[in-house]
Formats: sequence, C-alpha cells, structure tokens
Amino acid sequence: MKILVVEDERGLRENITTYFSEEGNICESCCDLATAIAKLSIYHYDCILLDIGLPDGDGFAVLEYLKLNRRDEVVIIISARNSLDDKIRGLNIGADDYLTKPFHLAELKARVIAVYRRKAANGKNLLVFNEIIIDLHGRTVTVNDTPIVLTRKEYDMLLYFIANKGKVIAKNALAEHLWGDEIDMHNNFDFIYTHIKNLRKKIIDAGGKDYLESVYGIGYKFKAI
Amino acid sequence: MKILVVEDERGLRENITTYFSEEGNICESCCDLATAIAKLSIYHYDCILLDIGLPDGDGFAVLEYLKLNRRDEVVIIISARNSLDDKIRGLNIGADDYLTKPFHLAELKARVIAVYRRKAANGKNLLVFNEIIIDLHGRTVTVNDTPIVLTRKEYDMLLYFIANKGKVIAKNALAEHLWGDEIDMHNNFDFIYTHIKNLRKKIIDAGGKDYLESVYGIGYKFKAI
DNA sequence: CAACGGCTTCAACATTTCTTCAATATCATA
DNA sequence: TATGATATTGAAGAAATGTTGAAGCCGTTG
Repeated sequence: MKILVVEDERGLRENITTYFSEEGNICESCCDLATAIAKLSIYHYDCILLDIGLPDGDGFAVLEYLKLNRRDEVVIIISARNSLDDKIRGLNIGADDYLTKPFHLAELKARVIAVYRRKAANGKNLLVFNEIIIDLHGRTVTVNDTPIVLTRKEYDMLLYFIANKGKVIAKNALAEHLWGDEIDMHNNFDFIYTHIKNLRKKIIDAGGKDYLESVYGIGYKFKAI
Repeated sequence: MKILVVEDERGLRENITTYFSEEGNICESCCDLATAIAKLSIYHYDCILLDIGLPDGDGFAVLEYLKLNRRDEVVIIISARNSLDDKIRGLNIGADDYLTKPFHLAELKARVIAVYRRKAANGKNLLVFNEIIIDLHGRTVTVNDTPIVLTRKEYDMLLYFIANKGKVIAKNALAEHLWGDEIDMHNNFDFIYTHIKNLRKKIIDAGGKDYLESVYGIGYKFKAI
C-alpha cells in the first residue's frame, strides 16, 4: 500500500512513516499543504494520513483538492483538534475517518485497513476478485482455494492491480507505486519484468487465469473479467 | 497483559500498579479523566481499572468513550460509591465488573482474570488453542499436557499471538505491545528475534507444532490451524 | 557478595527476496 | 517482411532479513 503522511510535527511524522514502512508499505511524507498538493498532483496514493493544523493552511484544502479532482484516495484525518465541528466538516468533505491526537500507531493501522477494505471490498477483511481471495489481515492469497505465497513486491503489486482492475497501469506508475521516490526514474525498470513474471506464474500455477495483460509500450492491465 | 489504572488517590494507585507489575503485567496509570482518555486514544490495553470519582469528572466518561469507539477493553470499575445505581449504570454502559472500595488486591486480581477469560474464551479459567493450554490464573502453559515455563515476555507474546491468531503482526507492533511506550522506535528490535526463538523452541520441545510463522520483511503470524 | 534468571546485544551464519543481466521472443510500423 | 523497440524468461549475484548460540548486563535473591 502506498501512503502519504501530511504532518508538520517532525517526530510524529517520522514515527508514522517508519511504522508503516516497516509494515511493508511504501510511505512518503511532507510537512506542509503546498508540498502535499504538489505531490498529489503528480502521484497516486492508496491512503493519505492528513493533519489539519499545517503551517501554511489547514488540511481541509487537501480534501477539497481531492474532491474537486474526483480522486479516490482514502483519507484519514489525524488532528489535535478534538472538536466535533472539525470532525463533521472533515467527514463531510470526504475524509474516511477521523482520529484525534495522540493515538496509538496500531490503532491508526487498524483504521487504515478498516477503511481500505470498506472502500475496496465487502465488509470482511477479504478482498475477493474472481478466484483470487486476499486476506488483508493474514496477508495471504488463495487462488481457487490454493494458497500461494507472495513476496512483498508481488503482494503489493497484486493489491495495486486489483484496486485498479481494468485500468492500464503504466510501467513507471507501477514502479512509482512500488518503490516510492527512492527510485531513479532514469532506470529502465527491468526488474519489474521479473516481478510480473513471478506473480503471473504463481497465479497461473495455482490454476488462476492469466489476468496480467501486457500493454505494449505502456505497461500492464489487470483484466477485469 | 497490558493494564491501565485510572485512580486519583495516589497510594491506592501505586499499590495496584506495583502489584500488577510484579505479577508480570505491563501496567500504566494516570490520575484524571483527561489523561485517561488521551492515553486510550493512543494505546490499546487489555484491561482498564477505573475509578469513578475523579478530579475532573466521573469515570463513566471513559466508558462512554470506549463504547463510542467500539473498543473492546475489559473495564473493571473500582469505586468508593456503593450505590446500586452507579453499579447498574456502569455495567450498562459497558463495564465488565464493579468492585467497591476498599478491597483486597487479590480479589481485584481474581476479577481481572475472571473477566478477561470470560471475554476472551470459553468461560473457563483456561485459554485453549489446539494443544496449547494457558491457565490465566496460574500463569502456566502446557503443550500436550507437558508444562512449559515461560518468561514474562514470552508469556505476553504468546497471549498476544493467540489473541491475534491468523493475523500478521508486524515486528514493531509486537514491540509496541510488549514494551509499551518505553521503547525507542528507532531500535532495530533485534531482541525480538531472541524472544521468538525461545518461545518457539519451548513450544516445539514440548511437542507442539511450530505455530510461529515468520513473514519475511514484516513480522510474524500465529498460524490459526 | 556470589549465584541466578531474565533481558538484551552481538556476530556468524542461513534463508529469502530483489535486482541485474543476457539470451530469446514478440510487437508495431515503415 | 525487416528493423528497432519492447517483453519474457531463467539463472545468478547482491542485498535484505531472519535464526541461532554465546556472552554481557542488571536487578533480585539467598
């Protein structure tokens, strides 16, 4: 999962970032409104953890930006203000959850997962796509009831593909999603071929269809059959 | 077990805290409503020992907070007020038990254990998972009827794993749960490896299966077979 | 104060995953 | 169809992470 943390308080920001990174997510962060919007205009995230009190304006602007551009990122507000008004306002503009500081990182994680699955799936902690079933908690995947073991990159990739099923995903968008800013964009992304190959093989070996359609010159599409 | 003691009378608070700490629990405390709610919004506890008469309001607010946020902590009210109304009210809002001051620590302990097991398991004093049987009262564990001796960390870890069986638990989430806020999150958590190793060995040596599955790059999962 | 148990640190080693690379195949288009 | 660009694949080295035993630390106990 790719997460953006918008939080000006350095310690908290780093804690959150470290935590979610170690959970196996790609985590980026920034500390003001302008950078947040700049990043959002370039990149796509699965989830945004948004502080309301920022040095150059309040976080509601981010929500408005997302709404205006019909984006589907999950937004969880993390705010020091515990006012009901803020909460209502935030949820009204499109936030998915509201958490008052201070909070337990484990709780934040639980909410991220909860909100993500509420948005992506059907209320359980399962993400189901035809014969592919992903247990978000157990981090396991089965194809036709055959369990398959995925590495981090493969798992993240599969999640990303299913979240964007039917859409063409450019190779560099995929790279960006899986590696964050760490990646040298002048790279030729050769390694993606390998990860695609491995994921494909694992799904097919377990009796699944070949969902990964390559789009010549662009990237890949997860066939939404 | 991780316990929060909310009690404004200093002597009693320290007695309880010391007592439960020495019993091998992680025990935190605070002396007013505001701090209690603040702590609860950050951390998760297994059990809350809650005084009703607090300097900045009455403890029922804590219960309301927990109910509102659909939390599952066990709450035992410890109050000087011996009115039936308070008791009924408390239990109605979601408290699990009610104890009138003064009381013996041993009795408090008994109630904590009773309530914890009532909630967690099957009405007995035992938490049973396949061939692993945990006696919450005696703080003993048997595997295939072979008693194994666990240290505090190992015991807490086992409890946490069983409570979250089937879910992947990140290394840092585990650290957070076992060491509370004392831990430096920049630590590499090397010691966890050792505790895992020891717990694993003790279970296997006693003839148990290897339930502790490591999830590369993330953490561990207690296999829910 | 010596012995002990439990917790943590460390370093060597084992395992898993990621990336690179080169050979081969496929595709778009001139 | 010939050509250059892009994709697929397997193998292998590099990097990251996990496992293990031993040793040190530290508070407790006798």
